[in-house]
Amino acid sequence: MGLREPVILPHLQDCGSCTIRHRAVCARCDSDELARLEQMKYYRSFEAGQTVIWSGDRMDFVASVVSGIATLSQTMEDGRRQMVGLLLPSDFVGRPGRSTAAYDVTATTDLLMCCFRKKPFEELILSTPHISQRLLEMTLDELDAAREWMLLLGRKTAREKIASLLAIIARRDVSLNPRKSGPIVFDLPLTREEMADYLGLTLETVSRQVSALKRDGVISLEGKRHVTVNDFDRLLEVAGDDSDGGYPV
Amino acid sequence: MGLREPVILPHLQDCGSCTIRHRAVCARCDSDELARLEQMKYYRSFEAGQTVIWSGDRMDFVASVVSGIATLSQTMEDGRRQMVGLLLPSDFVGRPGRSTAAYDVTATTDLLMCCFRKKPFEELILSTPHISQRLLEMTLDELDAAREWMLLLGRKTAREKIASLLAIIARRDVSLNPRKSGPIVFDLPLTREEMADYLGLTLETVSRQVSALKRDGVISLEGKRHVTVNDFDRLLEVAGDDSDGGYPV
DNA sequence: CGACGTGTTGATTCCTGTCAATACTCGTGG
DNA sequence: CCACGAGTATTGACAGGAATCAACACGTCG
Repeated sequence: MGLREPVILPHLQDCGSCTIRHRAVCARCDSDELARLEQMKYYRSFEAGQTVIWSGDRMDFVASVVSGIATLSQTMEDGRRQMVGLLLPSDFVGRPGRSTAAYDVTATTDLLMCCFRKKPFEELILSTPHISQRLLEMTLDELDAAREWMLLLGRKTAREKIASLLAIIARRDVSLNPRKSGPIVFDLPLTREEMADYLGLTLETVSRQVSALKRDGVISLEGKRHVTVNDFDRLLEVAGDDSDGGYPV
Repeated sequence: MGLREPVILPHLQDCGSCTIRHRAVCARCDSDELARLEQMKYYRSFEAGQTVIWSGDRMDFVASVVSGIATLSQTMEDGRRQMVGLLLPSDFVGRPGRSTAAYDVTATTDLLMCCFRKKPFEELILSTPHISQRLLEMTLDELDAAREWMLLLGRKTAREKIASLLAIIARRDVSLNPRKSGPIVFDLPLTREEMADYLGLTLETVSRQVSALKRDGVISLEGKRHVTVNDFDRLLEVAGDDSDGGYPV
């Protein structure tokens, strides 16, 4: 695990051709606003496993995830860790008006982030409602997700937790690669330990419950990470969720 | 528990003399903006125990809590319930751009809310950065609180959960009635069951752990609700929090 | 090959949930 | 005035689910 320095890249691409252009914090910006964002942006890339920033560290940028997956987590003094957010492409990191990181941010996969220097970004959003409105919308979505996760952490059994996580990943996968139908297949982006940190479990319990879901035919496994969901409704049922596939927008 | 209709009140007071004027969503508004808010506002009051709105119901207003305490909670089909937010005076309820309630909202104490008709409010925030900026700030605070709660729900023991809740209530109490020093004294605004719903526990476990904290001298009790915290640092230690009273702003 | 990271499985412990009995407080009504 | 019931809270006995401790399997990389 050679902890190389993160790579800082100059202008990789212009905003117009950016893959997250229509979903990120800049989604509503017009070309003039984009031009101003271009002036304060730079790219950083991290390898899987690298720490982007530690909780409490000075943080003089905010950023969007361009590609890859990162996690937000909190750690108690004795080492207990709880993941409090999963950052997917287009998700936003950092808080305007705050100078230090509130959470540990870790690259789970190789990660590319589009960073904005904080000071100019803060000034820009004061004069650019398109950005603050989009940021508000994204923050409200995150708050909803956090609250749904609170229900999972506080009230669901280990089996339900695992099923819920698989359902969330499966859903995201379907929305990215619209499926012709048939079983949903994907690779788990998280290790058993990361799943445990996310779900408020131990890695042993995660492993056991994944095996149990496989044994019960809810999922199939090839290798440790490649998952096939044969019956999505069955999975939702096991997750304890409303089975009416609909979820709030 | 006579479930009377909530009382809808005409203009109770003008914004200028409102007790939450400087902390609520309207905190940054100038007199012109306040005047526009006045036109779309009305007050509603609820008795302790009343439901403000059920998850899924149509919700054609957003609101600020003026006085009293309300809770946000989610319920699974089999009845398991998790509280996902506590609404104190100046806190905001509802989401611009969403037509139905995402959570059950319940008045824990007698409650007074300052409601804004949603449609005009949505239009107003598009043209009033002062409001959307303040709303963003408040939403980010809520997100931080939700994430702190995720750590509690996922990783803390029952004893730590109780101590954490008491610490939060004690802190709020101190900030409202700055203490001359000496022990912190307050009344619990929640029943044991509500505490359990908040903490992801059963009411029996809550009762047992409260008794244990009392037995161990961390707190004293008079009656069921009146709590004395003799040593706040000790309480924080039991809560598993950093003992350096500082918490992020 | 051997070390290391990752994952699985088993044995056991123990914390919390579940079920149940009992107090206490507060209205209501005979 | 007291009986009664409802709501709230405490406590005990017991069961069960997840954590803990431990051994082992698998794949990769030097």
